[in-house]
Amino acid sequence: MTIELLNGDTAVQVSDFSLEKTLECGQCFRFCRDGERWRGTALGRVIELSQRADTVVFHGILPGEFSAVWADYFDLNTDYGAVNEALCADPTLRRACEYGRGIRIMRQPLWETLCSFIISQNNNIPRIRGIIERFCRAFGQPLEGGGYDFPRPERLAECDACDLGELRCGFRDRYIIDAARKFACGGVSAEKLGALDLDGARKLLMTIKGVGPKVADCALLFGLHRTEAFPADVWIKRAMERLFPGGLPECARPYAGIAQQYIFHYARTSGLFSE
DNA sequence: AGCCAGGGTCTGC
DNA sequence: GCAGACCATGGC
Repeated sequence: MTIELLNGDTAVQVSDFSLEKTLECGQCFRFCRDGERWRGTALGRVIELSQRADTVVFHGILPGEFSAVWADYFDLNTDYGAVNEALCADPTLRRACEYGRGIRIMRQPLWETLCSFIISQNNNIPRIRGIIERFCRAFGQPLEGGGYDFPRPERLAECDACDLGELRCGFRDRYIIDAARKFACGGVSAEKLGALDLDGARKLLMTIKGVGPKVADCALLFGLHRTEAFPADVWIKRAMERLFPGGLPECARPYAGIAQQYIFHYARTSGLFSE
């Protein structure tokens, strides 16, 4: 990865990275395309990015900030070439892997990830994005550049489920409040979860109302980068039946979560179930 | 109108 | 442990 300062922007040359696939594969909900650029809110900041071939430009971001913050956020310090090579040992996995090449598992904050995937339950991606947008606008800090930060759990811990009415998030309102209270008091935290094995961390997350196995696994994979976690939603279940009736191939075990994301993207967008 | 969406809870066996 | 009703909302 080579990093270059280009009149106030940072231009990065990196292989195995697709901005579009990474931002559109269903792991994050706060980035939108705006012409050539992607604009989104992350880590308390509004950022704009664009990509041409292997060059990704972080607009208005200096190399120091890129290296300190955004390289890690987009998981650009991980060697996906090596991961992909391991996954390609299985022929079916190879297809999904080649199709999804460029997807990276972003390192998003745990609270934002958990909360987003609580909202995701029995819901579709466009509506999830809408609810999260209203959620941030209603309870988040305004930011330079016109966006709103993701609300802090402490802010929501003082609220009641009925305060979330304008979000139109349905039955999920009380789940968000319960999660906020458990995070605000430290009952659940990245530190506690980090000290536990996968099953223990899963169980602790599932003490939150509205958090079952799938949402817990999303929090572990996308919010704590536990790549052994394998979130199984309706798409993954369908895809597994069709593609891997005998279960996930052994070669995928250490990177089950990364394989999961390739399979999810493949199942949803390749026409596997629509043609 | 009915079905589906990155599910989970609660009840009853 | 497991099936089935139920849960809000909105797009198709």
